[in-house]
Amino acid sequence: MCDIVTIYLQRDEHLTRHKDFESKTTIADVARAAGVSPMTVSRVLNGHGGASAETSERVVSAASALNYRPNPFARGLRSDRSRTIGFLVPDITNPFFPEIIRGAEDAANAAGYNLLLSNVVESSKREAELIDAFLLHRVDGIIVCSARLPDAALHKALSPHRAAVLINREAPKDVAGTIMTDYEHGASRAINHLVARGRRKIAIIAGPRNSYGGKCRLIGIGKTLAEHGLQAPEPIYCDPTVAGGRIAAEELLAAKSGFDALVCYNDLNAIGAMKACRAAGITVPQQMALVGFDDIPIAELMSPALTTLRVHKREMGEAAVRLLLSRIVTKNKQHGVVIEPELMVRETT
Amino acid sequence: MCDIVTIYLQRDEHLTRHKDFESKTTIADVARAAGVSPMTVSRVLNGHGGASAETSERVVSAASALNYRPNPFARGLRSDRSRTIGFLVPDITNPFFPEIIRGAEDAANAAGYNLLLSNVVESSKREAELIDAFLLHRVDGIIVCSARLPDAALHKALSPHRAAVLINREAPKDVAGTIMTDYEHGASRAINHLVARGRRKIAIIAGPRNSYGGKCRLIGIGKTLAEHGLQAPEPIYCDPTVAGGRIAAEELLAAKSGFDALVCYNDLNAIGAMKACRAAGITVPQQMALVGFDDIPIAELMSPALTTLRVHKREMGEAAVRLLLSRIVTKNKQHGVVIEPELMVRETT
DNA sequence: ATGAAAGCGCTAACAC
DNA sequence: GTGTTAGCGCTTTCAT
Repeated sequence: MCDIVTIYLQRDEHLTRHKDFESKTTIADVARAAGVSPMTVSRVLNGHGGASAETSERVVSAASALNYRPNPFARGLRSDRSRTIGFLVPDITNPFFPEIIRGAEDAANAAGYNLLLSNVVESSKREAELIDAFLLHRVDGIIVCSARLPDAALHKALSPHRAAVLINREAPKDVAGTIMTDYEHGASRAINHLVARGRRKIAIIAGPRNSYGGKCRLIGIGKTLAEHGLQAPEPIYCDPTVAGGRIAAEELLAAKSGFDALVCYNDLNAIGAMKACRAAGITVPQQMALVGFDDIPIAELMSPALTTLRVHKREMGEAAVRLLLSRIVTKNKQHGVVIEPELMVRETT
Repeated sequence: MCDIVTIYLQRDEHLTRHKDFESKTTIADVARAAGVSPMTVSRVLNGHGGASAETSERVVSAASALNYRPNPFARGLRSDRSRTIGFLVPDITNPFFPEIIRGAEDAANAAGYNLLLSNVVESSKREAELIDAFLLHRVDGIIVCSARLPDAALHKALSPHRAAVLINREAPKDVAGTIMTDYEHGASRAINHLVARGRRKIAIIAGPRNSYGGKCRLIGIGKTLAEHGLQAPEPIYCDPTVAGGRIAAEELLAAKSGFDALVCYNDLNAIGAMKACRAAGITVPQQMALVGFDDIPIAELMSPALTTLRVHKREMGEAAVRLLLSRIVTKNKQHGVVIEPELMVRETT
């Protein structure tokens, strides 16, 4: 008895487990069931028109009855299109990026595309390698977020792809579309805000030296400081992390140049700076005002809550995908979009 | 003159941009260049042996000279293997998950596999849909992180896949491999720690009702409280977010049952609870001790820094991929791994 | 409006 | 050790 039961269960499990793989229904099966040719099935299911309403009806119901799923390999082999977008971010554990990814994911799924995600993590050399690796997966296009590669190398890496969009990095129209945060303007607002709050000696933690967005921030800071008749300080560069910000702030503090405000490359840096201030017994915001960039979720949760320039992350992800898809279709005609960051005044200023 | 220059530039740009796509080098090209048959090229490049050292040499150098990249569609069409793993997480913007993903990504890349990522976001119904959607991409196996689906539905959704691994959710060996955090033991440690610190009235924020890990925590809490002769309080359920934790804590506080410690489902909940305490004028840790779970990066950055049970996220991601790959090869023989969380005592207790 | 034939690039199975 | 044949499932092209 017991044996029989066991055997029965195993059988059943086998049939269930491999159902969709064993009996892979192909387009031919659907065609047979609908009494038409495979070609007609293909046309109907791809919405390529040229089929009577009645035939379409039969095909569609046959396909769903058989639980037909077109084989993406066969489709890709013929059409050389994967319906996949390569998405490159520096580091998924930096909370700035998941929001962008979510936006991109939504837009991609809505258009029937998938995202293939990669993390750069280490060097800018790795960036080129990964852009290249997407080629191997025959992605239809790529989106690169916060590229750190020098222009020439970046353009070269991008060139074999059918379409490309950069987030927070500019490029010629024929190389890539661009979704830019207006960092220059944002930085300008940060400075205006600090000056309005009575701060006059403003120091800068500038993030990575090779960040394009970092350069934009610096330009905005310099211009606006000049407008107020204030002198731009020497920026200090560091990793875009909490640890990087802390080290940079400690260095700045040790130099005893006596500043009363600190503009940071991003929120992670600002949080590191906040730690450094606390360790040095400097009160925020009384003795030191702090402004970050990005508005990652932690910014609001810190105490004191961090004043920062909110970058519209989800919107950028969505815009990037939409732009890429349009560039895939229209041969890279569309160029780009600039999105304004929004000053979130909180407790550190 | 100007026209000629323009034309030249356009030409050049065209050639560069589409180089790898226009002149797709196939296995036949490599074969011709190496003076062998396509089959030999295939064998050499896939390391299937049976080729003289000298021939292999010629093939390899021809392939790299021509910058040959095997077409994954053709390969997949023949072999019905995609070298892709489906990875499902509830929400990539929850900082608990990116670390796991990073671990999984590393292990997958090391084995020549790619990760196809999906977010559940909404409902547990969507969870089933997405597990199903992976089928369409012909993933070789799937990893599901923190599944919320009821057992029967989960097993059904998993069954058509060739291999599956669950993270923080148990399942029969033949349904899926499992990588578990020992939440029960971890919760036990949290209670012991609080009791050792002199806390006697411990409240619980229990996270989502349908979380498997949540149930484990509750069991550990109940047992350990009983060991100390203390009574287990009624848990309060909520979303696993900052907002959810805050609302739950406010409710608890409003009930005025007079507790002096709060064990939270995760760090996000604990941070919400911390906000609620601050708003109510309750000092942490003096009047209220707080323990979270996960040890997400913010936990350490909060002030007071959060005492929490560190879950070894990256290791779990790596282990999940390794287990999945072994199950793909060995027909689901391997079962699972349990990983102990680590109590990080910080400032909230 | 529908179908037939051909072939995308690769590899499993079978020669030699 | 190496080559030949065939065909994976789909869609493009051309015919009806």
